[in-house]
This record gives sequence, C-alpha cells and structure tokens, in this order.
Amino acid sequence: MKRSSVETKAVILAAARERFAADGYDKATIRAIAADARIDPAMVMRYFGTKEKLFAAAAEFDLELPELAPDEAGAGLVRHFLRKWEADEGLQVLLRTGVTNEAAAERMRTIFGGQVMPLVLGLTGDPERAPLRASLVASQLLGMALSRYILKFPPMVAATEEELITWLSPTIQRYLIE
Amino acid sequence: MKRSSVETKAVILAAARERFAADGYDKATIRAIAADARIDPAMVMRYFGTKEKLFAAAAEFDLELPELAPDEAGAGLVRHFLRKWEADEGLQVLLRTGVTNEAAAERMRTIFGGQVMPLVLGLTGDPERAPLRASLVASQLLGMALSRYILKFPPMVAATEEELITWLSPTIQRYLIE
DNA sequence: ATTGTAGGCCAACGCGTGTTGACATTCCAA
DNA sequence: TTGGAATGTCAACACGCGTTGGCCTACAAT
Repeated sequence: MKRSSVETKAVILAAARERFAADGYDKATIRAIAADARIDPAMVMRYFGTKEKLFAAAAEFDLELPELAPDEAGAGLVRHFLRKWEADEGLQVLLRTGVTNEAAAERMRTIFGGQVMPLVLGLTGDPERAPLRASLVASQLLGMALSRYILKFPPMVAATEEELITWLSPTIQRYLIE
Repeated sequence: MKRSSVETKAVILAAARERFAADGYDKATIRAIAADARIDPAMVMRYFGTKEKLFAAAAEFDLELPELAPDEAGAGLVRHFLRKWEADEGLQVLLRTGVTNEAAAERMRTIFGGQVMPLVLGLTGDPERAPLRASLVASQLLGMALSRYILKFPPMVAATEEELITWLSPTIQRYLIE
C-alpha cells in the first residue's frame, strides 16, 4: 500500500510525539517510532533527516496562554495548564527530555521565560521581580505535572481538576501578583 | 598500585553518584564511572555485579526530616530541603532518573510518601487529607529543585536561599497545615 | 504499453553499550 | 621461599542503536 508523502510524515510525527512523551529522548528509538507508524526506520530518516530534527519537530510547543482577569489569574492559569498538559503531548515531551538534555532544558527556559513573564508583567506592577515571579509560577506548575503525570504520586493522580485548582490557585495567585 | 577492597568500592560508589546525579541513569555509563574512579570497567562489575545494582547503591537516600515546630514548619522544611539537595547527591540522582525510569519513580514515591506524610500527620488534625497535603508539599519542593537545579531557570538560580524560603514558606505552610 | 518518479523496504555499516572470562600483578601467610 | 588469595587489567562477546545506499514496487503521465 502507498500513502501520500504528507500523510506519512504526519503519521511518523504523531508516533514520535507519543514515544518521546512516554519514554524521553533516549529510550524512544527510531526503530520503535517506525514500528508504531508501521513503516521502515529508513523512512523516518528520509522524512526528518536525523533523530534530533525529528525531536525538534515533535517538541514544537506553545503554551497559548489566554487573557486572564487579575483576580482569577491563579485559578485560570492552573486550569489552563492542566488542560494543556493533557491535550498536547508537547509539554510532556519537553519535561521528560529536559531533565537529561540541555537543548530541551533550553527550550523549557525559553517557553516559560518568554510566555509566563509577559503574563506576570501584565498583571503586576512589579517589573523588577517579574522574572523571579514567573519562575516561581513555573516551579509550582511543573512540580504539579511532575508529581501527577510523571512520578504519579497516588494522591495527585486521584485528585480532580477542581481539587487541584482549589489547592494551587492561591499559591499561583500570590506568586503572580501579591 | 593497589588499594583495599572497601576503599576501591567507596571510590567507585562516589564516582557513580556524581555521574548518575549529573547525567541520569542511561547517560552515566559504566565506562565513564570507571574512568572517573581510575579503574577498569570490569572492576565495577566485580564489586557491584550489575549496573542496576550499582544504581541502587548510588540512589540510597534518606530525607532525614527534623522535628519542626508547627508555626515554622514551612520555612524549616524549605530550608532543610534546599540544604539536603546541595549536600547529598542522592536526591538529584533520583530526580534525574525517576523521570524516565519506573523503578526510580517508585523510590521517589516511597521516600516522599513514607517520610513527608508522617510529618503532615504530626502537624495537622486532618488525617483524611494528609496524603494529598504531603503530595502538594512534594510537588512544590520538587518543582523548585527542578527549575533551580535541573532546568536552571536563571531567576531561580540567582535567588538566595533566604529569598526562596521567603517566597515558598507560606505555600508549604498552607499545604501542611491550613 | 512504456517509462519516470515518488514511496517504501532491506541489509548492512560503524559505534558504544553492559557484561564476561582469561590472564597479570601484588601482597600476605605458612 | 613459596603458594594462594585478593586486586586489577585486557580483549572480546553479543546486542541495540542511528544512519546509509541500493533495490524494489506501485502509480500516473505519456
């Protein structure tokens, strides 16, 4: 059977995102990704050139932060982050890989520095401490993702979205504004 | 030259802890560890049997939580965790590896579940939600370590111990008790 | 019907890995 | 002095990896 070029490329990319998200960069082998896509490993190279380039394509990601009213920014941000994590494998790909891979860590820094900081700047009249505030927000959001989705602490896994929002909102709100 | 058996074993273990802490399980090769210890790779196998067993020895870790007065528990816990992280490579070994390795993740769960939960139980009159409280504490502490020591967000790296304690204490205090 | 081309497969390469067994060296005890 | 553990080295193994180049195979235009 034969598929169109763009179709195949999309299938490979989808398989790559899944594998990178589940296993991280090193354990997600080209051969495994190719098997998932029901295709020869050589095709992956044909379409993406290199494992690193494939990863770069799979790790494409945008937080897409919405506009947030100042008094609901904490709750809104936690909710958005939770949903984004579950809907888009990109964040998981980056976190699983960024821990042992400097290039992925740099992407993380760029994403959170470049996207959360403006949010803080728009909400607080405290431009001097905005970078630290943004990092604190990132630390709590990433810590939650780490313990819920990666390390799978049972109480964090069992918690509902609303519970997590209730607990974390005041924290995020304080880091953002107070 | 010749060393005593226990001496050599200790040198290997120290090198292993450094490498596992810096690179994670997969990238820390037996050959690299052996080179650091100025010894043949075969010696590592002789003394530890297997890379997995060597890792198990290198990942030996105890949080050693102190007694904490209820009204200073948040600040005390943040301070203790920061110092523990910098003094003992065990936590870094576990975090770097736990993200892509189920066995290390399980160790993390055991350590935080088994050591933070009793602390919460001793501080709060809320046994029902103690597991969730402990996990929330873990999420913020690990999130801090992640962004400061692993992903190296510049503002988190630049922050002093006291600054971090000031910002994080209210969060931890609330997760613990309020 | 022929041919050109895009999509796909296969076998192999060089490399680094964990691991192993045979061999060398040092040291202590008899 | 000699023998035998204890300590250490060396070369090789089997394996899985990313990557490559040559070879099919189907389809569309001529």
